[in-house]
Amino acid sequence: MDIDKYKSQEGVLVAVDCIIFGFDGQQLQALLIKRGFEPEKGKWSLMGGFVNPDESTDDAAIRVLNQLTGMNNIYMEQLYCFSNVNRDAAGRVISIAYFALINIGDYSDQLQQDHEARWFPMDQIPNLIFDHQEMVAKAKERLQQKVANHPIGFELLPEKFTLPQLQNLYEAIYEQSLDKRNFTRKILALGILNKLNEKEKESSRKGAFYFVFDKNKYNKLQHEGLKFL
Amino acid sequence: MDIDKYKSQEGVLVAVDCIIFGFDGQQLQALLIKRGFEPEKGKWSLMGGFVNPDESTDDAAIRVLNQLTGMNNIYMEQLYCFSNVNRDAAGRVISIAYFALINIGDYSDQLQQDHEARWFPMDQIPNLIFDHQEMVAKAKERLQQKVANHPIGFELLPEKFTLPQLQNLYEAIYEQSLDKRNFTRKILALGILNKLNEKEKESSRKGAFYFVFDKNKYNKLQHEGLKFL
DNA sequence: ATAATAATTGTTATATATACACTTATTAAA
DNA sequence: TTTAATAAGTGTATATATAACAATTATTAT
Repeated sequence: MDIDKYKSQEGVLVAVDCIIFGFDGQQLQALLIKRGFEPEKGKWSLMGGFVNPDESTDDAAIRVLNQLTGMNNIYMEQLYCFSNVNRDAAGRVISIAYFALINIGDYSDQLQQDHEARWFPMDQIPNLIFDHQEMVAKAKERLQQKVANHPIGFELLPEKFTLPQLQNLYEAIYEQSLDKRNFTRKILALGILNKLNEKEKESSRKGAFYFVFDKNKYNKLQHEGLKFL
Repeated sequence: MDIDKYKSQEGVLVAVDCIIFGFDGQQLQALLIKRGFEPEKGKWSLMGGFVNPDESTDDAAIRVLNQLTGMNNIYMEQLYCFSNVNRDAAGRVISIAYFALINIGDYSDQLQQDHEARWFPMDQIPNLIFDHQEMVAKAKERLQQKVANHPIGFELLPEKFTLPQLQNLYEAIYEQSLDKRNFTRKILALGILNKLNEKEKESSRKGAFYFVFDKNKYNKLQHEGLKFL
């Protein structure tokens, strides 16, 4: 058979799609674009693109994310390969979905306009093309799982954040309210936050102290058993 | 742009590879084959194959698994997409890896000979082609995670199994020994096993009672919080 | 000075996880 | 038939983690 086995193959295209999560302080959001080409032109869609022959799917996802956000060094993780034969109306395309976490405050309005992009709260996602709805659903599940054991929630917040903000984030991700006292105790007991001598004063009279995530402290711990919630 | 966007794409082949796990009563094992074609002909490898234009990657993985084992209705789960540009020496191929759990006792020696296949204990995996070593490592990790919350370990055992056998399985997967009393109590407390009035007498004088997994009982529970270990 | 608002803090009860060793059933050998 | 050997089966006490619950404090606007 030799490498004829390779030559006789063809006909499947490979794409990537990105679920981009943000957090506005209250709700978990996803960044969607109006698709700019046929088929399904003008419909809401995840940002995506084909994988070039000279790049890995990771590279492709980073490129695609950068096209939409202008950002680099974003937290991103491969989610799943979607490959139903008829998932893309225009041809045989499999898509490797990725999800990314960005600080919504860093995202520029200009880019948003250039790409006809918009943030949607997770409970108000519009109809999406192809199987993108399924991708979003799976991304949310994965985020819920992952955030329970890994310190990735901070990627969705500004560098300085308050404990109430952090709690709001977890409540948004898990879609349930949490007890303030238990939450605070548990998070601080992890020993991975540094308290700043500075308060956020916008959302209350008393003000809430800022904290920052200390990656060094985290790395020194045994990563296996870290339970965030 | 239209669907020229599609037509201009090409050059990436799509394959699947299967990590097939078995359990011999003592050790977790993986089924490997001697690769029958170039490149890397004659080296140890995972079972794999190209994805046809008319099938999903799931379908391709099921087909590939069936080729090697003759079995159907096997537990299988998509693992990860491996896509480094130079991962396959003969061309630009991305591979969607799957892992499967089979009852080693159901696997026929005949098929094993036909395909030059062999079971290897997980701590004695030989050098594998391409990035298959990485795939095996990732599959093991995923199995460890998954088995902690989902009743998939039973896929690796005969329909009837004893508690010591089940404990051996978990010890093999986690690579650590467990306390007999705590293990038994915890597993039985889940309420998903039925005790048979029959003993396995090969491995001890006293004999150990057989149990079977009761899928109905499991389905009636709240699946979220089920902690096996 | 007072009212209003959200941040901050502690205790108790319950559930879960861990550590630990003797008794029992059975068969092969004496 | 007794005895020895082997692995199965079983209970309790302690430590840790989780869950439930409300009063006090800091600050600013009135």
